[in-house]
Amino acid sequence: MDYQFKKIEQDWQKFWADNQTFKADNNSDKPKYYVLDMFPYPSGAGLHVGHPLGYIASDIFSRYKRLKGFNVLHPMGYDSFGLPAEQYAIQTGQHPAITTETNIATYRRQLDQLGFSFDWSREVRTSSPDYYKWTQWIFMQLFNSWYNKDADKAESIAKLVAHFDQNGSAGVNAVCDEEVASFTADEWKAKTNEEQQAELLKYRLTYLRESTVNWCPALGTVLANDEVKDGFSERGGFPVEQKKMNQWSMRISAYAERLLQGLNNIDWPEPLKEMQRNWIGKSTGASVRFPLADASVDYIEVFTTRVDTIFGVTFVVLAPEHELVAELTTPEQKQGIEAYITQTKKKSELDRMSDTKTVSGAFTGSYVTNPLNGEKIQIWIADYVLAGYGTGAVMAVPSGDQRDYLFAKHFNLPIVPIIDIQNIETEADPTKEGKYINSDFINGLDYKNATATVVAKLEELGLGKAKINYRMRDAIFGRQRYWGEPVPVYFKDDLPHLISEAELPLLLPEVDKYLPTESGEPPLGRATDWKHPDGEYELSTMPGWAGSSWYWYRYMDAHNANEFASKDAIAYWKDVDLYIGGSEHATGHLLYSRFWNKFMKDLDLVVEEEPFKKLINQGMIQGRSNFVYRLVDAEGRGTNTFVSNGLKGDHKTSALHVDVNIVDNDVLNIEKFKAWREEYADAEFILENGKYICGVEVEKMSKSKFNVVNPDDLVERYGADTLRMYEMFLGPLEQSKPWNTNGIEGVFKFLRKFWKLFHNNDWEFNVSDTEPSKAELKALHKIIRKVEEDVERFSFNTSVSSFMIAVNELTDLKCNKRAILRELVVVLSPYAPHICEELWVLLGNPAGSLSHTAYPKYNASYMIEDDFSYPISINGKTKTNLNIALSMDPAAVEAYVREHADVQKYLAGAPIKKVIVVKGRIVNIVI
RNA sequence: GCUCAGAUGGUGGAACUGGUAGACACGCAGGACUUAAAAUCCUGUGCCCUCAACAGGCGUGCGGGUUCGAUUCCCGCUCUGAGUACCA
Repeated sequence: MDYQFKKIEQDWQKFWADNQTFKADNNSDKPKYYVLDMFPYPSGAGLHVGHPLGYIASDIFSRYKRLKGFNVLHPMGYDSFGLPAEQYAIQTGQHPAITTETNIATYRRQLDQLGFSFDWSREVRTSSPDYYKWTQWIFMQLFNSWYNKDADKAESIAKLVAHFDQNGSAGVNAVCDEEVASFTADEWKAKTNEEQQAELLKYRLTYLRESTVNWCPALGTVLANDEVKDGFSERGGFPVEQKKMNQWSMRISAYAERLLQGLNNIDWPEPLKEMQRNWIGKSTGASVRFPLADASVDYIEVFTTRVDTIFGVTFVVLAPEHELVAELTTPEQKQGIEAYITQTKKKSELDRMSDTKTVSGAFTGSYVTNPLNGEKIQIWIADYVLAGYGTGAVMAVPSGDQRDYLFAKHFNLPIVPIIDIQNIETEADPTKEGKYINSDFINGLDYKNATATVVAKLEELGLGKAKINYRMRDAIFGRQRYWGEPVPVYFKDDLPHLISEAELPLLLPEVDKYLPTESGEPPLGRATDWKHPDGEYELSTMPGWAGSSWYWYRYMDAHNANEFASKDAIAYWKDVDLYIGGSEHATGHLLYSRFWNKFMKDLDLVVEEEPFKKLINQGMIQGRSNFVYRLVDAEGRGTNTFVSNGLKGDHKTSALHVDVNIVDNDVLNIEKFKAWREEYADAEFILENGKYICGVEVEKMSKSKFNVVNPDDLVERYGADTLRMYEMFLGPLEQSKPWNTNGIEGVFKFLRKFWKLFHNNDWEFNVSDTEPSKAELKALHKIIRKVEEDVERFSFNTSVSSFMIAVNELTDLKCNKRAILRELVVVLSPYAPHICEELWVLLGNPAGSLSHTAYPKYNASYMIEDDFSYPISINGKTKTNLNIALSMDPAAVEAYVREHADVQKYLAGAPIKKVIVVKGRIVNIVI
């Protein structure tokens, strides 16, 4: 029979499903291996050809690991809460659960037809109550925990209460809100329950905070920093403004140092680790207090990384939002300050970020004193100081900091050099070399000693100390949206209380509309009869990252009704050995997941500190758009004539996107084009060489650009095995590249040629049991080793080439030997599982046994050659090749080459200075 | 601006620790089979010079360097892509 991919693929997909071939067992003598894909959000558009790239890679890896004797866990599920379904619900009134269900069905069909070896019995959906019950449960654990810096881990809030009962707040070293109270044990016990709860909320790992949030009026929701791009929402591109709001937050900052250190112990791409490091933004420095004379507080606290430059401070700058601004403004300066604040508020959204060149600011009229030399220093406000970082105040050292320098020049403030080799003619010089001058007791010291001396002095005075600052802020954990997990909290007397575990899951209630209420409350405010017996439910829902921050544990034990996953299951699977997904989740999902994992480790709920041992980023598949060029007449109107790309220079034209599916190798199919749109039915064409050549551009893959390629079409035309191999053949997995269907024929031809090895000219199955030849064994063992090496280093594209070479070689050898072909089927099966299963059965093996058979053993002895065709080069330029026995030692090779007639010819009598012989590699003659 | 990644034929890409640059595939050109087309098969294909060559020259973004030998290592630059955005 000819290679009938359609029938073969359908049959085997059915077989795998019916027999649960890829069901993973939680008990096994085999070593475990956990391969995870980032689960998709099931969007209405379905999969395009870029989505499966990572899934194909992980599937090849999983199938390979099974052949290598591992018990492989390779699950799949859906991150099914999210905005698009809700947006659709707002427009159509259809419940997001229904949209989601439909979309999941499409995704499932598309995934199934690619022949993935997922264990579907473990499927999870973040929007299913069975699942989000446990998301809510983890939220409750966070609420019931605080971060003990002495133990450097999260601990139960009950333990903190016990400490307060015994010792009051003394001796508590916690990551908490800034304005926690100090109290004795007696004072604590004297507090009302409400007062105690209010105080404890300042310690909990999930807590309420009055915070400035990115509010997007058009979406009616709050966005995380990474969902805002240049003042507009990443999704939809709507304007975003700052708004004060009481929000649930996660104290991720407690884990900043551990999140940073943990990066050293995981095998992730360096650029991605770098992104997380930047995001965490650790900086080592000191906090310094600048005493104030007549104010309600004694000092202004600043953070600096260059405390050694403190004698160069000539002014102090506060962020316009700093809480002391109003108080420090003298009556004479009031007008100026207020005008400046109004001005910065107005431009805050876009301009404040893009406009970093213009210097602006205003003088408050007040002064602080330098803590070390008592000098009187002006206090200014300026928007180059950010309220959200450090203390919202900086000590300005114009000689060492370029921003301070520009500010000082602009407002005519003094600039004092503090290091002898500093050059501050035209700009600040932040050097750390040289000796200090104008710096009192550190004059003459070097950077290291100066810093230590200054910190010691400040500590002695009680006016400063060494400090480490992190840029990473606590994560806001609430959305004013419908389609997300309800927060398991109700409010009584304005205080949040957890619902009881028995009440989980707190189900998402039905609402009449998916919009905010008239009074501006979130959509959940519309739910009737949705009330806790003791108070009002929280109306926010959890953000998109909640459900995805722990899902890999649910796969370990997906149907457990009593726990998020059993202790046994977690003890067996431990962590994810290989995680494949896009780098766009670098600072979102991948950071939050590590945070939750560390928290769960602290509570002994899980066993590993880091969830994802090895991570691979698959590159983005971009779109490759095709264009036609419409002739434009003298009046600038478009005509119905189209010019081929090579000739468009001679005409006035306008470029139009054309559907890439009616273009083949950049040649427009004119008949299909005429049928594409009614208006083109009688279009005319100016051709080159009888063809219409389209223009090409790489853009994002999107419907509006007509460059979306649907995997369904390709599976229909070539089959899943071809598509799987072609996606790998396209190039290195980690590289981004435009999709181009040109070339898929080559892979298809390869599979037909592979099929042909097993068949005679009448397409009858025909293999022979004769002993394989040396050449055949060599071809086989070459590919056995090559695939091993390639898969282990995730170089799937090179394997595909090697398969082609192997099949080409065996075809040339007219090899149909069972001993060879049987092994070849096993080696190819991770890449092209359907065709291999079919041939495996034709070879007489039991159906379905291929997936768990053993990968063939590489035998190096088949690779040994007697001689080698040495490239002979002269001064590094290859001139010819000579066949020389590999048994010959370098000296003998040299002698042989020196005497050889061909070499003499190239030398043309020139004297040989030196001959380099690398055995089995090369001979280089230097003249 | 800063950080990171990358640049190889007409195209996607290969060359793993410095050792034959362009594997494999697409495309293109020519041929076989066919009434014809599709499919299939064969041959050629980095560029330049040349009637042609198993004759020569040039070739891995650009300019230098190290080396017997550099796509690979070092220094400087250009361009492209991604992330980040006054972080004190």
